[in-house]
Amino acid sequence: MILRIDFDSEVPIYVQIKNQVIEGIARGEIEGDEELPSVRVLAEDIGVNMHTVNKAYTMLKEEGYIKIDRRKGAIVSLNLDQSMNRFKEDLNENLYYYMAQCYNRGLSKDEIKDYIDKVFLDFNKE
Amino acid sequence: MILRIDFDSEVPIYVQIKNQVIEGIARGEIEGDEELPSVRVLAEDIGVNMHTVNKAYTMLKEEGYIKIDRRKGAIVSLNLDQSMNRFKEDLNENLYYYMAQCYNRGLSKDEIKDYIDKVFLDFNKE
Amino acid sequence: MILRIDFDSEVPIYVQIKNQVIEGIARGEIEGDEELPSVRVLAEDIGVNMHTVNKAYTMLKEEGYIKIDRRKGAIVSLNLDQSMNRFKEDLNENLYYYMAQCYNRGLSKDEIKDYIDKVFLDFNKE
Amino acid sequence: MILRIDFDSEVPIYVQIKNQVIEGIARGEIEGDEELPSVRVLAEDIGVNMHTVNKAYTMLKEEGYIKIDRRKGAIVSLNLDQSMNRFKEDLNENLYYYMAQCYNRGLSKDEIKDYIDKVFLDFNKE
DNA sequence: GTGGTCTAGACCACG
DNA sequence: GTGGTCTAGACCACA
Repeated sequence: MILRIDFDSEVPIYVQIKNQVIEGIARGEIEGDEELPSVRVLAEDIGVNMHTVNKAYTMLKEEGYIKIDRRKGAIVSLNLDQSMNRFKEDLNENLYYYMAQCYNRGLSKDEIKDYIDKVFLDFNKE
Repeated sequence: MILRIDFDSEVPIYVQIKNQVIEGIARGEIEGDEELPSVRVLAEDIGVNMHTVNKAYTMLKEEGYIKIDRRKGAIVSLNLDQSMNRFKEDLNENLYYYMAQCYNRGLSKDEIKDYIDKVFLDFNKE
Repeated sequence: MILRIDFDSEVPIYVQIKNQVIEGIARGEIEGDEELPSVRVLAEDIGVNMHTVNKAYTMLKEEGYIKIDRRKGAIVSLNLDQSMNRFKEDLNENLYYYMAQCYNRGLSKDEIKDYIDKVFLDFNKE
Repeated sequence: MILRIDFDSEVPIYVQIKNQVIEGIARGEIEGDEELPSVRVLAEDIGVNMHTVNKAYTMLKEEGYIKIDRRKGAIVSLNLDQSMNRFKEDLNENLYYYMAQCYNRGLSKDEIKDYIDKVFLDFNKE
């Protein structure tokens, strides 16, 4: 799996890393029990500091996507129930805001639903 | 229309103001050609710094939601075509990320679509 | 309130800071809605790096002891219900271990209970 | 006696081993003069490195729980007086911190004492 | 080898 | 003024 970091983005680098790992898991590019590269290796690969990668991994751990194993490093291991409530609150708030913008701009429900269908094909393909 | 600011939130106050105005427009609580309260009045109302409200208004103008008139203050005036491309990029990126999370957490397309239907009822009611 | 840091301790400095703030709150030395010193000021005071204090504050926030306000910095604000389960698990595990040691060393239940009574006097005194 | 190692825990493995042996002694599952499994065998059993078990045994020896005999291996042999002062300091410090948390969270002295009673039943049963 | 901690110093966003 | 992010480089504990 290849991470593409936009250094000019307003989105913090560690958030970009975290989000792309989550997207990679959804697409099946990263599987359960798979080991992520070590913080140092990944940092080297994408040309950022070790601490930046470390922060991304720490957040992935807190959100229940990975476990940190002293022997093997970071391992994908989904334990998402614990953070389900926080996620739903965040999702509702953000979806509401984006839907409001869509409505104001004349994008219809159906266009959005079509997009969602398209995205889910990306996730179900294997 | 009432703005509810969460001072404990990680979302910057000016973003909260901006977003709630956009949501208010979608719900029909704020209509076209309606004047928004002056920067000074709104700042006083919600207990924040004048500059903070000013920043929110400036962004609303940049996104094409309002016009700033030296005599009348801020007037709702939708001119959203100019920012359509930027919006779509942002929407696609964020929806993709949220859908990835939904997929990982076992939320189905249909649940999301139901939520979208529910939200749009909020917007079409007038 | 004065923090005493033991730089030779195996306990990380940020943990020492976090724990002493929690103890200060229990003793009533730090009250609700009270502002903690800024990360830079406290770091200067106790002679550590800003980031170390920042990490302590971030953990206090995550455990529900303080809120971070963009305007005022860190404010004591108890919201401990959310982390109650995690706390109880941790407490049970650790108490069990310490009680096992007490039993092995011949310390009686009553001695421990007396110590607990003594400690709680420290907390109820105001 | 069965050791349960949590490889996902933040508690180092050798500490988990050490603590569980101490708890096993308190519960009477391991008795005085009993031989512990050899470093090699135990390491094999729980699937960890030999050095890790060795470190746990060394600490148990330092705390006065076992003796290392070149012929027989590790033998339970309590000699806890030497480490009593260190233990009491550690106990006081940690109990104080945990009691502070209990007080902040509204857990009463009596609830804690009840828990202690319950735990001691585990130890006195033989 | 791994991650965890700490330092020193920089820049930026927010209010 | 505040905290948030990032870098560079160091040392340590763990396995």
